[in-house]
Amino acid sequence: FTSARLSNLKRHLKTHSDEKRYLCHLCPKAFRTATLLHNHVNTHTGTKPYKCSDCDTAFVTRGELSRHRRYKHTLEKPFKCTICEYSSVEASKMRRHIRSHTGERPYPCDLCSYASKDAYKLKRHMLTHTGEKRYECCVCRARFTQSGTMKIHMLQKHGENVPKHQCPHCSTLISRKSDLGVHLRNLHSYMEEAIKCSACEAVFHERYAFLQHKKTHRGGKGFKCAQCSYTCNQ
DNA sequence: CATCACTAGCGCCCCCTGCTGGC
DNA sequence: GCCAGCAGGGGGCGCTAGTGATG
Repeated sequence: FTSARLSNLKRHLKTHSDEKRYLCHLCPKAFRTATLLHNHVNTHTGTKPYKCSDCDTAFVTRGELSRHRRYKHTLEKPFKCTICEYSSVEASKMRRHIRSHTGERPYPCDLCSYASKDAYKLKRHMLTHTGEKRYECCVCRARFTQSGTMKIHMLQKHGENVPKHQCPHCSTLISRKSDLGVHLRNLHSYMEEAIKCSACEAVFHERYAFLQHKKTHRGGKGFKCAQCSYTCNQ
């Protein structure tokens, strides 16, 4: 370390010792400087001196306010990705983003072969080993591993007038968008290898068309119940 | 020397998205 | 098809530590 000022060098030297003479009176923590202690005590008391002028949020430190303003108001993103258009407010976000390009996974799970690109994802992954379900539905008390999964549950099970997804190729209505994706892949995607009808010469490159065609061979009779007159087509 | 302004860095949790496989 | 589990990419904040500059 070098500094143009002797005073700053002296201050820097203190970082090599463990001396922390500023003690918090509300918890066991100790700090090197009065300012750090002051900020820390404010986290206990909820004192937030730095108010945002554009919304009603407030922060303990000026730095937090400054970051907040970048996220919410100035939209200034100083860190630019050299590979794509992504930019971020924080350097740590850029490092995380870069891993999506490099594929680097610095956070290995010590219980399985999984490795994560970011620390929190590893933490989330570890819940799959502990079996912990920390999210509870406030209506039916069902528990979930992730908050997002619970949100979907709340919407689908307890929501009102939940919109369904209409398949663009048939009349099927599907609750979840991702299930529509599965439906499209399974039933409406083009198959290189055609399916041949076992009852006639027809061939199909789409499973849905094939299944519809198969019904025509049932002569409208469909499936008959052996016990009564009930019939159906599926 | 204390203090301000600022940056850096860790962490936490959330969001949305989309796939998987059991039912 | 419904459903919960679960991973990827990302936004926003909580908090602490260190440094340049100033009074």
